[in-house]
Amino acid sequence: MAADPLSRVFAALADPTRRDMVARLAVTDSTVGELAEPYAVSVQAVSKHLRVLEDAGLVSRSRDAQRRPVHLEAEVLDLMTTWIERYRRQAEERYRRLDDVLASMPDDVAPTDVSPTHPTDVSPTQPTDVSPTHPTDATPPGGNPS
Amino acid sequence: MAADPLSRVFAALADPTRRDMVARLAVTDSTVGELAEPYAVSVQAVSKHLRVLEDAGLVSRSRDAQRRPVHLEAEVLDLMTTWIERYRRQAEERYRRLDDVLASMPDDVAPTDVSPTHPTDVSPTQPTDVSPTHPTDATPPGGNPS
DNA sequence: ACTGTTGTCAACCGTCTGGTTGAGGATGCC
DNA sequence: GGCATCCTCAACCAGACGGTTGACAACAGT
Repeated sequence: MAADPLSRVFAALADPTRRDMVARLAVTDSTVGELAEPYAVSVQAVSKHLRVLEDAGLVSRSRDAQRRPVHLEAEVLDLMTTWIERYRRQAEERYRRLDDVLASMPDDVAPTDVSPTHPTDVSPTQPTDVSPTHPTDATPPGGNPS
Repeated sequence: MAADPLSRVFAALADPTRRDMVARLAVTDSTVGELAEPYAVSVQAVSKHLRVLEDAGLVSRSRDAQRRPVHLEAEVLDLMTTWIERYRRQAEERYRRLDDVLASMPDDVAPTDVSPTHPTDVSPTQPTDVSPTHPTDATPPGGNPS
């Protein structure tokens, strides 16, 4: 199990069954048994998948007698969206600038990669989240998984 | 290696080193050696990571003599964003409706989960992407990885 | 109390993953 | 040509992962 929250969340959604369960939980809370029903795997396997989702903070489990209603903690998805959008925007701005440079110059000169002209405070030129001691990623806002 | 594109992309970003490389590539294209430099792992390990990113469609590698400039295919990130936003919005609408119901009723009646009152065409009540034969997820728009 | 339902834990298994070392090809410089 | 630089491939390894079966606890109905 990866230690940092972002890795946990991405890893949790790397499995199609888990992704499908998240999609269904977006529609309505469900018990473990209900979640397991459409899949050709055992309930134990589904319980295991839910453990992964819970440890990633993506779902929470409550009790209703012997049933375990599962609830999607949708705001945890923001963790990923924030990360993705941050770097996607950055890259696309750069590519747009490269397109502009290409459009404004003769055909026989090829420019090199257009880097930012001044370092920004989001520049990840130093590794930011591969520190082996403690990752600097934000904790999931959904609360403490287990 | 997972077969479907979404699983590949999520899995690719589940590793902090790979995530960091993507973040750095958002700023500027880099060679394998440049990407490897800040990490306490071998160049071979980094090359392997890049293979994963390439197979997920997130990066492309070109040739410049013996160097291998690596380019981020940022639009592939949209694959994940699209998926995430779809279900996050759905869930949050549901929770908002539940909050409204709670606000409009006496304190001694607890409602059950608020499901959509009519099925929508995005309802994932049937498994959509765990079909063992062929996943229905979209192919990465960044082109064919390898 | 007995039986059925629901779900988790433990152990096991085959496969995958993130790292390693060793080898070697492509390219550039002297 | 010899040497340096850059990078990939292959094989190996320990640990992780997605599945299984068996066992069992909590709960509900008769």
